[in-house]
Amino acid sequence: MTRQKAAVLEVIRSDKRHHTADEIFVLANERLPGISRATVYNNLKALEREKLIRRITAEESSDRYDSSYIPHGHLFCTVCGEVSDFEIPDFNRILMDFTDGSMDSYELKVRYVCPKCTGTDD
Amino acid sequence: MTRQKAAVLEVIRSDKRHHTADEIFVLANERLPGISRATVYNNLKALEREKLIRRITAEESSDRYDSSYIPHGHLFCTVCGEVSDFEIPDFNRILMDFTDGSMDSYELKVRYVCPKCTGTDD
DNA sequence: TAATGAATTTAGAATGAGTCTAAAAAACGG
DNA sequence: CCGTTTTTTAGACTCATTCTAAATTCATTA
Repeated sequence: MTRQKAAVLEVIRSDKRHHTADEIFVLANERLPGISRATVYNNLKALEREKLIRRITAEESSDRYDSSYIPHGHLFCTVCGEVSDFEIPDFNRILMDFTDGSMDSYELKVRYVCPKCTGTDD
Repeated sequence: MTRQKAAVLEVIRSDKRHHTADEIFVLANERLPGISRATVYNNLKALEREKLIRRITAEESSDRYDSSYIPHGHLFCTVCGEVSDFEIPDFNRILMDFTDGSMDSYELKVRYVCPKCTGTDD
């Protein structure tokens, strides 16, 4: 693991938010000044291949990266844009049943309004 | 509804496949020779705003369009690339519960191997 | 039907995320 | 160390999509 790759991974792991490649580039530069944009992209691809991170394709924005490779749902607040994780019990099994066991992975994105933005936050 | 917009909508409705904007541009040109690429994009946006079609963001390819606005799951075959629809009973309600009723819409993409490609097709 | 104004279409330029290239630098194996 | 492989780098490039500004079409009312 090169210093550059480690920096990219640390950026993703040190923040529960789901950053875009460009945000990761900026943050990685704070840890490793001078790191190149291409290197960040290269390592994001490599880390995804190695199943250490997961790319999530957010509409109306560029791709984002999740520090967990294990599939789970993502909630996108349509007001503030925040992305958070959620889990549906048994969902994996349900999809496996639907696909006769041939599922590789899934991506579930839910557009909603987060508690902070609905005001039901207490 | 202009001729151009109608042509775009017809292209989407006349084929259960989920075409990309560019494919729709080519097919719309068969119906209305000379229609511009920008017009196709404009109308795809307009039709989506009007809830007549739904855009689905397929990773590793450009966006695709679905003739149904009602959210449902999409199966992406990792071998042949085919996209098909599927429905999980009560899924809408499950997500509504998870979001305290604030869900706007969802997108569920499942990567799998289709029956044709696994050979379990008969 | 002519005039007016609003909406749509059009070609091509512009944007921006992501990829590619080829050369330099770093890591590795003996 | 020495040669080989891998990684990094800057910047050029690609490609889907958006923007722009002029031309066309549409709708409404005089």
